[in-house]
Amino acid sequence: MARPRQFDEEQVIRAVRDQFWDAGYAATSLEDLVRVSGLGKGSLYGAFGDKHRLFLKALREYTDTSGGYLREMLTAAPRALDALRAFVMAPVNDPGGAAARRGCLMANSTYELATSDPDVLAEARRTYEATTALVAESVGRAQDEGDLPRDVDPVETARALLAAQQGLVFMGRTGLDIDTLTATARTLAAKLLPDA
Amino acid sequence: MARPRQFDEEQVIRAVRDQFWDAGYAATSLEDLVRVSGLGKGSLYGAFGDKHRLFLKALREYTDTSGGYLREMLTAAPRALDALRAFVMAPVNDPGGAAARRGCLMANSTYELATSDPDVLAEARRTYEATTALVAESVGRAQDEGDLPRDVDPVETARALLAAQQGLVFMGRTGLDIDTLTATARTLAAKLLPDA
DNA sequence: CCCTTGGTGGACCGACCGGTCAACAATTGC
DNA sequence: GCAATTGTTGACCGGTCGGTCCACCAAGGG
Repeated sequence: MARPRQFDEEQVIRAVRDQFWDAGYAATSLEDLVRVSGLGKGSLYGAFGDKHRLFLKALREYTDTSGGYLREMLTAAPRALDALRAFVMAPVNDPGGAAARRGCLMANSTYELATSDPDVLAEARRTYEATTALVAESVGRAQDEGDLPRDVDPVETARALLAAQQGLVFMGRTGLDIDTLTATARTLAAKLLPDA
Repeated sequence: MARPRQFDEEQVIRAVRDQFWDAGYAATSLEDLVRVSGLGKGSLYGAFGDKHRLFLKALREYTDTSGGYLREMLTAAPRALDALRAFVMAPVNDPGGAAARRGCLMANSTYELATSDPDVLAEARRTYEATTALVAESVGRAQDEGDLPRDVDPVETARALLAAQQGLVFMGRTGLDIDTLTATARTLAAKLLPDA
């Protein structure tokens, strides 16, 4: 039929996602995208549409991947309480703290664009609600397993845990050293997930 | 001697700060700044330097003002525990939720620029540490007043409270409705500031 | 009164932005 | 091997960006 594509779509999206992750949306130029993708401008446009659409695709790839990891982590753990602890500790999981400084692409994008870009806002809400639902399910499971008191609302607890996690992400972005950040994460996990 | 200035410096800084607050740094053009300040480009440059320096001035104005409010709030309250609750609830203080959607200029700036702008990163760290110290002082006072247990570290608790507050700011920026946000704030305050 | 000094404002600049397009390359069907 | 179709590439476009510059203006000092 016609000339076949000379690139792997997923590979390009991941490269583009990393670029947006490191530099943000506005600070990433088309030239940057051409460089990290290895494609020409025309190919980029032909395959993914304009910069905004390409960004949304990269963002969606990020949320899908992260959501997948989260679901896996929450369901794989033998005890739900351990998984919830790991959820709060996730921002400090990287020993060197590089991940903490990079932050979360969804959070970065929300702060940069949510007020002006309805698509990004919608994606933020979608991700936020999906995460809340996943975490709430694990809170319920931890209650069933006798690790969390019965008298707390799973969804409300999930929202508190998510807020705590995002607060840690923020503190990581201010460059707070990883040890202090880890200590704070432990404090939050201990207070929000009491042993009883 | 010479022609006197025809504008009030603080008033201009506040107008500029609001513009950066609403639109972010990159998304604010010099034309926007000229519009909101009422000055010409030349006057703006003569009085404040380039865009970056003007931004830092506006950011500093914001952190100074916010820091002043915080100090006042923390020291004015008869009981420190009440002040700490108010600190956590601050992001949901606005009934309509408009303030929650706008977020915190320092947090917005950190997310947009901390990785690429050392000056903004330094300001973020400075503000973060000052806030931690202020809150920790109140935690200590609450302990003295018998409202918080003696066995927790004030600084560690302050960091946890700050993370919780910034997590709420983030959730506000995703457009979460103000009632849900308020409920989450209450949950966090209750867990992190137990009555005993 | 006019000279000096600093403030003002907008025309103007080069650079870079996102996006387009036309010439060319690679593949399949016939 | 030729036509049809799609992918690829980089030169090119108009627009906007941050920043500069200069002609003009309002005061005070002599």
